[in-house]
Amino acid sequence: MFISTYENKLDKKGRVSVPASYRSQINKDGFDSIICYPSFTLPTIEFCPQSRLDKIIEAIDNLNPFDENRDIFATSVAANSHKLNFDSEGRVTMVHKLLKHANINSKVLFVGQGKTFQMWDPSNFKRFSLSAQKKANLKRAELKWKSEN
Amino acid sequence: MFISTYENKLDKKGRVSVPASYRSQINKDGFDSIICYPSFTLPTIEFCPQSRLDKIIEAIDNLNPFDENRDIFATSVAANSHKLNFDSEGRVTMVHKLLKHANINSKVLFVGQGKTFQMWDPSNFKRFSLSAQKKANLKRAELKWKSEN
DNA sequence: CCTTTTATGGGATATCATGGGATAACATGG
DNA sequence: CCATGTTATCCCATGATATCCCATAAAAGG
Repeated sequence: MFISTYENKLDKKGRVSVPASYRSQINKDGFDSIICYPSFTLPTIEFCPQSRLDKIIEAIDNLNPFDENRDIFATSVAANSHKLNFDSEGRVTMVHKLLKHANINSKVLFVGQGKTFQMWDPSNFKRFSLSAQKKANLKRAELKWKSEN
Repeated sequence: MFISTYENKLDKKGRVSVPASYRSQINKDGFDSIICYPSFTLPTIEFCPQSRLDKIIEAIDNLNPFDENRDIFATSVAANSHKLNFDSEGRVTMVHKLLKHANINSKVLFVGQGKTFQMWDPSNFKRFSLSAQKKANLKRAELKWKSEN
């Protein structure tokens, strides 16, 4: 389970420590690397285990072949995904293109999303989370209802 | 079952003893840690067992991966939740951000809520519970009035 | 009372995040 | 096939932080 948020620094080699609690979760799932790709809709980098990427690709594959979103998703996910290996200190080296997508310079904010996590520019996230919180408050009841059924 | 209230102290390392009766309840449920997050509506910190968060995350995970609500819920729930481990004396180290949300300085008030519990600033709680009591009285009067008609 | 559990304080130790040098892998052009 | 520059790995050092462990005080229970 990836929860909470952690702010870490990018060094000049483009490396950043993945929070220890995230790392131990990844190891527990039996992986020594992590998949990342740009979010479709937000200025953030998505991180997930290999197993989840497999599922996402399958979900896209199951879309109607004539759905115009299919190609967009397929390209966005498969072509833009990267596998990052951990060094012996638990860091990964970030891909420059992805950092640019998320507008990240020197500080990075890891944001837990349950089964996945994201990497944000800290000030960008602050803005997003404010509006997310408001929307979530409005729609929370809806989720509850669904989860009970 | 978490019942009654207990007032304990935060030490200068940010640690606080979880009341023994709460701890034994948590252990009985088979957990060696506890999840906490800011209340959506009140200046208090909510505590619940891991299993409760797991269910919510599962519900979110079952949403369509391309649904924008998914990001919103995931952020509002997962990013704001923290897992706290007990030390060998039954204390947890509090997250500064949460203390700020609840306006807690040195004294903390544990408030049992049945299946969950809360952590309040003692004087804040007094104020909020008084006004809650007034509202309850008003509604009770109203209820009575209705039932008599 | 006396014993046991609980709450609190603080020093010692381990873990984590970060920086940077040294080495190895790689691609490219001659 | 070699030379060279680039990039990615590996390794060690260090400061900050969190965790472990022991000591003591306060409270609860028999």
